[in-house]
Amino acid sequence: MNASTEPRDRCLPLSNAIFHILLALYDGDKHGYAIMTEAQEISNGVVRLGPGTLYGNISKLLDKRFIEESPARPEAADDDPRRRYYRLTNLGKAVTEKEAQRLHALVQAARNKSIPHQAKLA
Amino acid sequence: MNASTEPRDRCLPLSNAIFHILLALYDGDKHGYAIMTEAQEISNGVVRLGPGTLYGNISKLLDKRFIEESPARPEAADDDPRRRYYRLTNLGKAVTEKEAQRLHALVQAARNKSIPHQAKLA
DNA sequence: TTGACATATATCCATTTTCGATATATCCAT
DNA sequence: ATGGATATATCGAAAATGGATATATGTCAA
Repeated sequence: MNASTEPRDRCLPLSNAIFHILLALYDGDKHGYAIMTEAQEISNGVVRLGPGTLYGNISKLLDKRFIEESPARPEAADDDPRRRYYRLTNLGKAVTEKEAQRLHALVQAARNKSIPHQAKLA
Repeated sequence: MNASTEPRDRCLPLSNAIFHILLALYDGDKHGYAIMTEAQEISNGVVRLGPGTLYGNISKLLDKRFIEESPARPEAADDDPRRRYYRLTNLGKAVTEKEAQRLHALVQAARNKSIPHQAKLA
């Protein structure tokens, strides 16, 4: 009885871009442009989602029911009618957690090989 | 003066497949097939490098001087003449460390959003 | 010793993913 | 009002992925 004999879970691993999108939505509804800027900030500028990657993946995530469009809007004063807000579905939340666990295990594996995981000073 | 105005470091982020290859080589020379099986084991079967991905990426990593073929062989009794062994260059080691740091920061960001990073029991 | 299966490398190709270019339009501050 | 940041969207070239296929050797058991 071996986990790898089961029909493979084709969801994982997630692409870098998709994990950043789901991660951005994990703590609250956001619109596309806000997702893009958060991915860039969290990664210190290393990950940049171009419009093709961003909106292409949003479409795909809607198809897979990992996210859905949210009708909720900020107060009128803060709103911008161009925006389209998205939120995680329960499925999307579960997949995000699975992927976070995979990455955590990967970082642990790196640590076990004595790969420095903290940036060097200066 | 902003880091994001510099010509972007096109090395990072690494693809999943490439990070697994470099990670496998971090603690010792290995041949292609051993890299493949280690990636599968470390990821609990989630990451599977098909031959196209494996040998295609090995070629690419050789071109970029992230890895090089190693002349060292195991004792004759344990050897298999079909094998080709690879090792990290100093450049490859540095890139692997950079990527490990990026992933560590990403896992930290997930933790800050209270995404559970340990698998649930049973 | 023969057959089966795992090991090992390699290439090809269809599919998927990525990303820059382009387009369009609105918001906001000067 | 005009300029730059915000915001969404599509297209297409280029890159990455993974399955199919090929070839051959190692290993073990019948």
